[in-house]
Amino acid sequence: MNVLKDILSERGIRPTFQRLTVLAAVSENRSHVTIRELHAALVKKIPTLSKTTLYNTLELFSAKGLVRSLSIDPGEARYDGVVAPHHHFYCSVCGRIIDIEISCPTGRAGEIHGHRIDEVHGYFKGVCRDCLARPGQTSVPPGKHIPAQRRRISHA
Amino acid sequence: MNVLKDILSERGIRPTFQRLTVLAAVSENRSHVTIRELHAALVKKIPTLSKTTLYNTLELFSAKGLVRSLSIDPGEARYDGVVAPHHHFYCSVCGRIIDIEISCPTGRAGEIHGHRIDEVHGYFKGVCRDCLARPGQTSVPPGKHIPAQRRRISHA
DNA sequence: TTCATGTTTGTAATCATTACAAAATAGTTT
DNA sequence: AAACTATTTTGTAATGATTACAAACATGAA
Repeated sequence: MNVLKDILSERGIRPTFQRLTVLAAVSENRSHVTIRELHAALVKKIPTLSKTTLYNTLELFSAKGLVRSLSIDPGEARYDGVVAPHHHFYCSVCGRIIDIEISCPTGRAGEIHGHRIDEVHGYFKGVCRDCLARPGQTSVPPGKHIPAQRRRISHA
Repeated sequence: MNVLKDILSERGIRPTFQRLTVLAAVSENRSHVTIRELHAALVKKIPTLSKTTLYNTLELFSAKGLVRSLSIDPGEARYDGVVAPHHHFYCSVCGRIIDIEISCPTGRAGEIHGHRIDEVHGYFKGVCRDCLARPGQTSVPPGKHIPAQRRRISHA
């Protein structure tokens, strides 16, 4: 894709193979990936890919406005290739993150009470429609978030 | 304060000295404290206080709706004793967190697109009024957040 | 080619958070 | 009060995301 290459060049980012691969993965994928997931997926294409490169690349992309870094999942950052303003819903049962299209007039002003606004983050947490409908999950207590990293088996 | 004791008892939380102290610190303090800060402040009153107790206590309080856990500062959770709905502004220069009073009609509905909403988090990031006015800080680039934990000297 | 600069990689630290079990505390019953 | 039980607190040891750092690598200019 020369389109991706142009996107990087326009922002003064040298379009290396790694960066193009990361940009392709983040923007084609609609799933708010973590570094961990991204690394697991991309080592297939770039066997030597290091996590440090992913951290560096995504921080660079974030600074240049190509991706958005989400801190909705406590303990692990997630990256969104869609930079157009929208909010997110985090399901505390299945851990899924769902895009919420909302017109939030506040952030668009660019400033509030004299403070310059660079980023607007709107996070909703709760139980998603599917998990509510699933039998046996009817009484999930609020505030019980189970991030992916804590959902594993203990190695005691 | 018997008021604090009643608050805990009403929610079925046994009002121990540790819990009362934590609740007092979080609710009287308007500063969105971290576990680290809280521990540093409270060991003066309870020399044996452990961080595990703070984690347990604040998770319990959060589950019972006595405090709100904020993930606006990447890398470190912050706790807000004010549970009434409001948003937050994070200054990427000084690291300060400022309350933003905003009427956000979306979250109050309790559900959106069939998803049950338990928590609403509105975070703005940028440069606060004071840091904008401070001379020598006029050209802070967007997206350069410096969390407290990374602001220390390296021990290499 | 040589040089300088930017990029990638691997390894080692840092540090918030969690897991876990022992010690301490409080409430209850005898 | 002692004995017992359930809850709470504490200290220590994992876990795991993120950062620091320097060596290896690639790239483009002179």
